[in-house]
Amino acid sequence: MRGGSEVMTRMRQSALVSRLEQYLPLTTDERDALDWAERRELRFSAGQLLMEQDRPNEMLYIVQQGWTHSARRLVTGSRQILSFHYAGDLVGTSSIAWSLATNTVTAVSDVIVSELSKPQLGRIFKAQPRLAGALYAIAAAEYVAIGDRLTSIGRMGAEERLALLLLDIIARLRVTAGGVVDSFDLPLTQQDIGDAVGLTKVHVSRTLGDMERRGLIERNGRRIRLKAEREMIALTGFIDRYGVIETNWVPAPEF
Amino acid sequence: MRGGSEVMTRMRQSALVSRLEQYLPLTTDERDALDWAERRELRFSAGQLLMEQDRPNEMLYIVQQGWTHSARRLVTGSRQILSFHYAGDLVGTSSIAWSLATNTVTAVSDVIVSELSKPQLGRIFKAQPRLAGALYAIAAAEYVAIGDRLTSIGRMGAEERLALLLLDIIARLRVTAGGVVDSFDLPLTQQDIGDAVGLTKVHVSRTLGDMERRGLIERNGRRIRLKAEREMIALTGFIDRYGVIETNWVPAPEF
DNA sequence: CGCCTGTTTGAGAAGACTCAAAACGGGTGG
DNA sequence: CCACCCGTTTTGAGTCTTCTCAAACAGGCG
Repeated sequence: MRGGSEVMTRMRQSALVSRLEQYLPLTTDERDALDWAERRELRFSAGQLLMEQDRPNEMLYIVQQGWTHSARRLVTGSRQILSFHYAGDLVGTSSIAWSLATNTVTAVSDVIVSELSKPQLGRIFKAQPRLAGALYAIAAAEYVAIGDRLTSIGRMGAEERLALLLLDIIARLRVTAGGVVDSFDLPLTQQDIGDAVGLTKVHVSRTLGDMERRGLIERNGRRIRLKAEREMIALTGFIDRYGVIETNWVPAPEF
Repeated sequence: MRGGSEVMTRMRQSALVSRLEQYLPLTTDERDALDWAERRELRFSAGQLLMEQDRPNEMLYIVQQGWTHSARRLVTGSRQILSFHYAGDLVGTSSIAWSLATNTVTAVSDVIVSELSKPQLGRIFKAQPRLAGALYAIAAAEYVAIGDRLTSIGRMGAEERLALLLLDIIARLRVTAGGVVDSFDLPLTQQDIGDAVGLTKVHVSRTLGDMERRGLIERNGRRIRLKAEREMIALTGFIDRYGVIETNWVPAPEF
C-alpha cells in the first residue's frame, strides 16, 4: 500500500509552472528553478499512500497528474478528509512545520507527482522571493478553501454540504481542464465522500439519491453531471475562488 | 462598530518577534525589519471589526495584545468562526490572495494590533527569506489547526468538540503566557462558542452544563478552569502542536 | 460464474435543533 | 443604593436530521 515507484525524468511542462503562470508571468530564472525542482517524478497508483500521519516525513510533492487527498485519522478509527489536491498543487505543506506528518496523503486516482525536499523549498524561498510570495498566496487560498469546507460542515445540512463539495471539485478541475464542463469522474467511494463532508456513507447514499431525484445531479457509475449548477450555487452560496489569486504584493524582480 | 483608532508608536517588544524567536534566533536585520513593520499600532475595543467579509482590504494585522477571531457569514444569516488569533499571530493572511476580504475579523477582547500592508509583507519576503520561511511555516501550522477543528466538527460529538476547543485555547494561551495555567478568561458568548464548533447556543449551554456536572470543567462567570485536562485529552485525542514549529529547512543567512 | 466491494433501502434510536419561557447578571440611571 | 433593563444563560418540550444496524442489491473482476 505504501511507497511510490519509478523515478523518471519529466518531459511535459511542470504543472506548478503552468498553474503559477495563470497568476503571474514568470521570469526565466523562476521557471528554471521550478523546473529543476520538479525534475524527479514518481508514480503512485490509486489507493497508495504518499505520506502517513505521525510518520517522519521530509518530502513535499507537487501533483503533476491525477488526484490525491489528505486526511486525518482519529483515535476512534473514523477519518476526516481535509482537502483534495490536483495538478499544480503543492502537497504536504501542512507537515512542513514538524518532522512528523500531520496527516495521511493518499492517491485518489493514479497520480504522477514530483518530489521536493523541504530544504529544496527553502532554497527557492531564498533565491526566488516572488515564488515564495506566490506559494504563500496559494497557501492562503488553501486556507480559505478549508475554511469554506469548515463552514459548510459546521453550519449546513447534508444536501448543501454535498452540493458544495461537488461544486468545489468541478470548479477546481476546470482550472486545469480549461473550458466549461458540467460533468466529471469522481473516483471516490461514498465512504470517502462522507469522510470529506462529515456524514456517514449511508446518509451520503440517501442524500445523493434525493438530489438525483430532484434533478440537481445525474449519475452514471463514477461519472457525475451537475444538471442544475445554477440552482446548486444558489442553494449553497458557493463562490468560485480559483479563478484569481493575487500575487502583485510581492515586489517584481529587478533585471 | 467598524474601524480602529488611535495610531500610536509602540514601546513594548513586538509580539511577532517574540513569537518567532521561540522558533529560531533572529538576526539583527530580521528583527529590525519586523520591528519597523510593526511600528504603527492600533487599538480596537471588544466587538469592533478589523476587517469585513467582501469588503476591499489591503491590510494585515499582527496581534500584539488581546484576541481576535475570524469568521465567515452565510447567506442564511448564520456564522462560522474559523479561527482565533492571539498575541504574535498574523491576521488577515487569508485575504492576501484577493482584494476583497474572505472573512470578517472581530476583536474578541480589547486588542492592540499593528498594521502591515501587503506590499510591506512583500518587501519582507524579498529582503528576509528566512522570515518568509518562518511565516510560511506558521501559515502551515494554522492550516493544521483549522484541520484539527474541521476534524472535530466533522467527526465528533458535542462534548468532544467543546473539550477540544477549550484545550486548544488554553494550549495556545500558554505559548505567550508562559507557565502552566489551568484556567483562563473566555470572553466569548455561548453563541460565539457554538459558531466556532458548529453547535447552537442552546446545545452549547446544555453540554457545558453536563461537562461541569461531570467534573471536567468548572465555571465562574467568564472564567473557565479545566479540572480534568488529562481526561479531556484522552477523550478527544488532542495534540498540542504549538510548542514547536520547525523552520530549519530555510537556509540560514550568510554573514 | 461467483466473489468482493460498494451502494441502496428499511426501521428504529440518538443527537442536535427549534421554539419558548424563565432565571441570571452586569451595568445604568434614578 | 436600589430598581430596572438588556443581553446571556438555563431549562423544558417536542421535532427533525442524521446515525446505527441490518439486509438486500448491483457491478466489476478474476
